[in-house]
Amino acid sequence: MPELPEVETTLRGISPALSGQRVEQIIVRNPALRVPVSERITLARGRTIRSLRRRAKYLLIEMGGDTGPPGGLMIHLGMSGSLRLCPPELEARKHDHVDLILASGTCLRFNDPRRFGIFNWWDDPLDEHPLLRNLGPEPLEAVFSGDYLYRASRGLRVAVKNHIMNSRVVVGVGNIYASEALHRAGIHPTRAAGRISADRCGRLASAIRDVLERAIERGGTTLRDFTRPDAQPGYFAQDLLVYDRGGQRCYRCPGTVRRKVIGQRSTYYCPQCQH
DNA sequence: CCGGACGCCTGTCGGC
DNA sequence: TGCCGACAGGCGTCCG
Repeated sequence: MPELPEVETTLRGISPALSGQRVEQIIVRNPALRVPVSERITLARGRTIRSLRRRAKYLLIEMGGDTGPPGGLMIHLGMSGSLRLCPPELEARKHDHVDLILASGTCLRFNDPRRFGIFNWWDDPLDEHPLLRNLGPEPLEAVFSGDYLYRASRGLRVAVKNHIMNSRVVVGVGNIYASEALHRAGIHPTRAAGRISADRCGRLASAIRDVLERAIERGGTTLRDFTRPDAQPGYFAQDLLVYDRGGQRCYRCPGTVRRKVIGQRSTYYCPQCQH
């Protein structure tokens, strides 16, 4: 499910309820996630949440106080994960794998049908964490520019769609927003990354930034089961120009949107206005 | 190093 | 109605 805008929406949704709160209890109903839930997450118990932030598609909840080692909780929503805030006594539904119960009486509940997600403890230093240390720049920060994208793609024959979905190049761009950004930039998804001009790299970097920012404003994209922590959907599905629109008319030209599998993932584009 | 394929897991949908 | 394959918003690993 979730790409950068959905994770950012989740972060903003849970932060007010979690920030500064003491962790009362952690309930693990099923530890069999992609990375098994470690016993070490109990290190969070009794401690205070110092900060919440996002790196790529990871949510990082840092613990404070002097009562334990530096570190915190790492949450990744995988393909089908979501977080919601609820009363702890609310009966757990299918695939509600972990509860984080706070002193305030609020419960953060992690649901993930496919179990590709992560809910674990991380130790400082965070930038040495195996899942984080090789990540590229954040697309909404200034280091990510057309200039950067140009330099990061010279000599590569990989399809540009796969290139911008590569987290070593830039983080947070998943299957939906890759198609959307390429459409907005007028670039064909199978074009070799190394054969895109500096000018068009600039347009692509802008398109990636714009589509992600716009999606965050809309609370993300709900296609199937993504919900915000307050159980509301995200409304960016209304703004999608090509994703899941195979066979339908292009909004920008008289062409027809096509679906094509690239890198084992469905890709949508207009052959008439993307080159 | 690069590029591509595979597997992890459950649920849903369309065709027969 | 049941069965079966295709497909789904991610990503680490393995292979040539």
